[in-house]
Formats: sequence, structure tokens, C-alpha cells
Amino acid sequence: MSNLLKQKTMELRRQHILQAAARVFGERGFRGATIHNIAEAAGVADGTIYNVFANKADILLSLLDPLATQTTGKPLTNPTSADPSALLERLFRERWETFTPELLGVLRVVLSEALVDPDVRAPLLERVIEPAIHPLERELGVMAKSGGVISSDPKLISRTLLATFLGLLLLRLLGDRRLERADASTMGKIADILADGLVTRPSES
Amino acid sequence: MSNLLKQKTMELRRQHILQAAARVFGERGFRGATIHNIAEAAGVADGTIYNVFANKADILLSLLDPLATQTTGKPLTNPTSADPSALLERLFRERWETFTPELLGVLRVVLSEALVDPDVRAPLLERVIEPAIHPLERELGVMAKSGGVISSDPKLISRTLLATFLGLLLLRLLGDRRLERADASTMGKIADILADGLVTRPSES
Amino acid sequence: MSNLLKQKTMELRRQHILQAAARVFGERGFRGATIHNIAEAAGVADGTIYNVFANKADILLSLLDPLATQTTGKPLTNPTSADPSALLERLFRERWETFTPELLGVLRVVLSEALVDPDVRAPLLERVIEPAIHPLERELGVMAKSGGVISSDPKLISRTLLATFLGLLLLRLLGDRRLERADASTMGKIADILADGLVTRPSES
Amino acid sequence: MSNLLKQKTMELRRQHILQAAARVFGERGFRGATIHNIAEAAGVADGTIYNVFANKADILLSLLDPLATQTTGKPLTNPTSADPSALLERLFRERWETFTPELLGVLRVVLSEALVDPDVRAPLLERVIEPAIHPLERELGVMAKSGGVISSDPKLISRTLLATFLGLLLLRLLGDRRLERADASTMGKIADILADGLVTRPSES
DNA sequence: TATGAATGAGTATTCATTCAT
DNA sequence: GATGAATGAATACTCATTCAT
Repeated sequence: MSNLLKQKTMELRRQHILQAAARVFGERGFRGATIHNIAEAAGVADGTIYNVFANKADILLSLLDPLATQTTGKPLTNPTSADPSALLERLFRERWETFTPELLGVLRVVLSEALVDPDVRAPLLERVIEPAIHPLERELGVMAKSGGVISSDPKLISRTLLATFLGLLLLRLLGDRRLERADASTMGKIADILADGLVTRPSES
Repeated sequence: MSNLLKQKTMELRRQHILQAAARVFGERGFRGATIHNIAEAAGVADGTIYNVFANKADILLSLLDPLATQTTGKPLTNPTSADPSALLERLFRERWETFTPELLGVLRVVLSEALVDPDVRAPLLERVIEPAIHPLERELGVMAKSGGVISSDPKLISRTLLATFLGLLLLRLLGDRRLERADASTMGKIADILADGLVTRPSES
Repeated sequence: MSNLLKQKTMELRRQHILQAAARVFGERGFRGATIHNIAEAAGVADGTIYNVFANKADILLSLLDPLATQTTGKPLTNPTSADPSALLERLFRERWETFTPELLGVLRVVLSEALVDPDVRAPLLERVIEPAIHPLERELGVMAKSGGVISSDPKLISRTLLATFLGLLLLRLLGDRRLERADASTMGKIADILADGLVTRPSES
Repeated sequence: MSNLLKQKTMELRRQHILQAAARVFGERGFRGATIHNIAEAAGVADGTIYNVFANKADILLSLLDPLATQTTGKPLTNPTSADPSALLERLFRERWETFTPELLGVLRVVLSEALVDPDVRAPLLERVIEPAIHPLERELGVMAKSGGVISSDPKLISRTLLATFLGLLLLRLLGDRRLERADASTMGKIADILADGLVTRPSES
């Protein structure tokens, strides 16, 4: 039983260090943050970090988990929702809200590092991005057959939707004022635009 | 005249080093690349770089120029084109093509560093992103008044369009296979979707 | 009695750890081996080692015991053997055989460390080397008086004999193939050479 | 020509650092000495050492050169010297004298490290020990045929001679007082003993 | 008494920057 | 101006030792 207790203590410590790392990495980036910075923020000794993580990179890779949970934990689609507008609505409104400041910090450092390090890029693609795209792609295929959405190229459309969402997050991370104050309702507007198009149709007049 | 010659020589050397830096930074990232790497790639001595650039960060900031030219050099909108579909078409087709492998490398390292360093983030926002958004925003406002596009919130719509484009580039940089082989025609499809919407309208049947 | 039992248990544990340490030190050297390596090899926790030994250096010093026993346990000379050839024979044949692979490992690490650390050097000299030299020196003195061996400088001769033996062990430890496969009979040959000299005497023809 | 000057300067610096390293390693051993210790002793910055040596181990391996020169530079045997006694005389007298305090320091650290690190052991064997043994072995073979020395097993005899010499050096390095004050004449005595044997022959009476 | 997680001092190595030539 | 050797601050990681359980 002391064994179970130890495991729990270990897990708590791990999460504690990960939170500190998320904060420090979010502020200074992966390369800019030192193990000492993280240890200080977590209130432990430098060496303690290595009782939990193999090395600095391992900490960063562990931060992919919350991002992955983000995608896999809450399925984008839902068997009963065959309404494409509702799908977009959910994609943009709900997901935007789940990006708390802390999770944004994680995204910031993970994206930054993934762009220049294949060892981060590969798991990000495989564990976060693809699990976000695939169900969407499948759902779009189904909806296309039933006539709800335009039928061409679900592979491309799913990527476009994710791209828009990621791009909005990116602009926010880069300091765009408009997106820093975007809330769920803002996202609702964007979902509507994507659903109905930007151009007003003559036939609608 | 010798003065002029010197200036030209200097400018040539500067461009030469910048090209080498673009390549090296694109491959290794900003922190992962050393001054020595760049000097080697440019065929000059380490010290020579400091005759042209103040420090390593200065090289990176200088790489914003080609990205800025990207946006300001070829205006997104064009007074004569009052057609919103054509605007989107141009935004996605032409711009996608201008992202040569070298420019993608620049974008890669600049984005990576901007995400975690405010000293890169601010000029990227100011010199590249905002100059891309503002004319678009203005044009959308005009088109909204003339009824060509939906009228609400050009600030948000312009950001959404840029977000989609940036997001597509981002997915490509992160290794998404579909987007790695996307060409101008692929971008044309995406522009169409944004123009007309994803949902098929009952009224259109 | 429980007290006695405890002492025995303690002594067993001590010997167990020492054996593990001999193995690990022999493979990795003193600095290259970690307390954790030794604890693992002994099947105990790191902390347990400190219940038995004061510190890492104390383990190494404790490994001098088997080497010391080597010398003091089996006296080199024997009052009844006044035959110098027999003495050399015993010195080389018997002692060579007592250097089991494990004891060679101990010698390896002790020599290595003694060469660069006075805190190991002094006890090695005092507890192992001098106890090996002195009785030999004494015996040579006696034999010199009775005319069995050349009379000059027993101090030097005893050292020369030990030097030869140590040197042979050293070459073996350094990987010399010929000595790695040397057995007792090989040592017998060497003893003969030392007894009779390398040069063939004209008078012997 | 400035190129030639640079090479010379580089070589001087290299030798300067090597001398400092020999001193520091000799005092503290390989593991006990830090790069900073060596840099301080050489009067240069830590980083400068890495302009000359690839890493710490490379410094140690470079210290094999003076030891190798020791053996290969001055051939043990000499075509004209067919006299075995003279050969031993030279082996012990001359070589002992070449072990200056500095070279002894080098031998100390090289032996210490070679005992526990195969990466040092192999080159020591190949570049120092074998080049010392082989010519000796050959010469002994020749002398055996001409009847000057006992004929059996030159492989073993050559090793025995080197073992004796190495063993004497080892005892000296371990602090044996008698050998710390041994000079060339002491070595002469030892050579005589090896030549003529330890035992006084009845036939010689 | 045994455990093994926490500690934090210690170190090889890197690399941006300088500056004598 | 160009060079590239010298600099030395900075940092990930190790490991002997301690001590609460």
C-alpha cells in the first residue's frame, strides 16, 4: 500500500513540475528556460527534476499530453449531430474556450519548438494534429454524402477548418489585439462565416 | 565613387550572408544555429558577420524584410478588383506560390522565435502581419458597403482570412502531407469555399 | 544472542556488498562506478550501503583487505625452505594462481586509484606492499649469509622480485595476450630465469 | 607565411597546454583534474583548451606521445650490441634516467586511467608497450641463436624484462622509498642480477 | 534497519562576441 | 575590412550523501 501511496505522490510531483514547466516554458520558450528556472518555479531542487523526467526535452514532450487530451478527450463530432453548422459552431466555440492562458502557454512553446525540431514536430503531428483532423474529415465525408456540405475533398476541407482555428490561435499568440479579446461569441461569428461563405449571393437578395 | 562601390559591395555581402542565414536558420532554428554555421555557409569568417550585423538577433530581424516585402510589395487588394471572390482567389493562389522553400524556412524560424521572444514578436506583428491585415480590412469594409460581402465586422473577417492562410502554412511547416503537396489550384478551391461557404443551402437546390 | 546474530547478519551484508563492489569497481573503475551501480549489483538500496560503509572511499579501502590477506595470510617465506630457487618458485607460481579474476579486478581498481590518490596509496603501501617485501627482504638477508644467494643489497633485490611479479600482473591487466594466458608453469619458467640469470655463462659450456 | 607562423604558434600553445595538463593530471589524476584546473595552470581560458583539443580525453591520449617517443625514439637494441649484459644495462640505466619527474607524472595518470578505461588501455598497449617489447623480443631471439642468452621463449623473457622495469617504476610511483632514490647505478645492479641470476652456483665456488 | 527520493554542489562543453593582426 | 583564435559566462546533467518514512 505504501507502494500505491508512493505512486500517487510521484504523480502529484510530476504534475506539479509539469505545471511549473508550462509556466516557465510559456514565458521564456524551451531554449530560453533553464532547468534551474523550472526547479525554482516548482520549488524543488534541480536534481529532483531528473527523478521524474529523463531530460529537458522529455518535459516538453510530456506537455503534449494536455494538448492531445484537448483533441482526443472531447470528440469533435458527435454521432447525433449531423448538422454541419452545429459542428462548426462546436469546433470554434468550445475549443476556443478550452485554451486557458496556461494551455496557450503550452501551445506557444510546443509550436515554437515543433517548427524547428523534428523530434517535437513528429509527435505533435501524430498525437495532436492528426487526431484532430481525422474525425473531422470522416464526419465531413458522411455529411457530404447526405448532402449537408459541399462534397469535394474532405481531406482539404478538414485541414482548412483546422488551419483557420490554428491560425486564429497563432494570431492571438503573436499579439493581435482583436483576437486577444475574442470570446466564444466571436468564434460563433467565424463559424457562421465558414458555414455560409463570405460573399453575399445575388440569388439571396 | 569608391564610396559607392563600397556600399554596393557591402550590400552584396549583406545579402549573401542573409541568404546563408536563411538556409541555416531554416534548417536548425535560431537557437540551434551558430554564428559559425552561418559564416561557414556564407563562406566568410565568423568575425566578418559582425561587420555587417550587430549581433545574432539582428540577423533574424533582418530576415523579416523579405516577409514584409511579401505583404507590402504586392498589395493584397487592387483598386480595380471590387470582386470579393477574385480577392480571395488572389490572396490564396498568388501568395501561396510566393512561399518558396527558402521563404518557408524564413517563416519557420521567424514564427518559432516570435512565439517565444517579444523582441521578434513585435516587429513581426507590426511589419508583416498588420500590413497584411489592414488593406484587407479596408477593402472588406468597402465591399461590405457596396453589398459584395457580408457586412459584419471587417476587423474579424480580415483576421479570419489571414488566419486561414497562416494556418495552412503552419500545417505545411508542421509536416502535413496534404498541404506539402498543395499547389495554386488547391488554394483556389479553398478560396472558393471561403467565398461560398461550406454548407449547401436548401434554397439553392 | 540476537546481538550476535545481528553482528553476523551485518558481516554477511558487508561481505556481500564488498563482493558486488569488487565486481563493479573492477569493471568501471572507482570514479566510473556509482554507489547506485554497487547497490544494484548487491541487490540493496543505495542508502543501505551507508549503514555499512562510511562513504564511497571507505568501500575501496575495505577492498585492500583481500589484497592484504594475499600477502600476510600466506607467508612468502617459510623457515624451513632455505632454498632460494624454491622460494622464487613459490613466490611466482603460487601467488600468480591466487589472483583470481575477481582479485585481479580488485587489484586493477586499487592500483588505478592508488596511483593518483595518496589516501589509497599510503595504506596500499603499508598494508599490502611492505608486508610483501619485508619478509622477503629478511629471508634474502639470511640466505645471503649462508651463501645461497648473492649478497648485495637485499632491500633492492626484494623490491626487484616484487617489481617483476607486479609488473607481470600489470602487463596482464593492461591486456598483454601472452600474460593473459600465463599459468603456473609459465611462472615457474620466470622464477628459473630470475634464479639462474638470463645470460649463458661461458663457464657452463 | 603568416600561415606558417600561425601553425607554429598553435603548436607552441598546444605544447604549453600539454605541459600544464601533465602537471595537473600528475597531481590530481585524470578524473580529479578539471579543465579549469588545466586552463588555470596553462594561463589560458577554459574555452581555449577546446580550440586545441577535442575534449578532456583527447588531452590524456595526447600525453601518450611523450611515452611513445620514450620507446620508439631511442631504440632499445642496437645492431652492434650483441652483448646481452650490455643490453640489460642499457635497458635499465638509460631508460630509468629518462623518467623525469614530469614524465613520471604522465606515466602515473596514464597507467591509472589505462587500468580502468579500455579507450586508454588499447593505445597504451599498442603505441607504448608493444613497441617496447617487440624489438627486445627480436633481439633476444637473435642472441639466443648465437648462444648469448638462454634460448627458451623470447616472448616471455622480453615481457619479464619489461615487467621488472615497469614494476620498479610502479613501486616508485606508489611511494617506495628505496626506489624513489634509485639512480642509474642502482639500475645497473638490477641489470646485473637479471643477467647473472640471483642464486650463487655451487659450480662457481 | 532498509529504503529510495530529494538534494545541490560540481563540471565538461558550447558559442556569441571581441579584437589583435 | 577580413580574419579566426581567445574569451568566459552559461547550463544540462550526474551522483555522493542525507534523512523522513
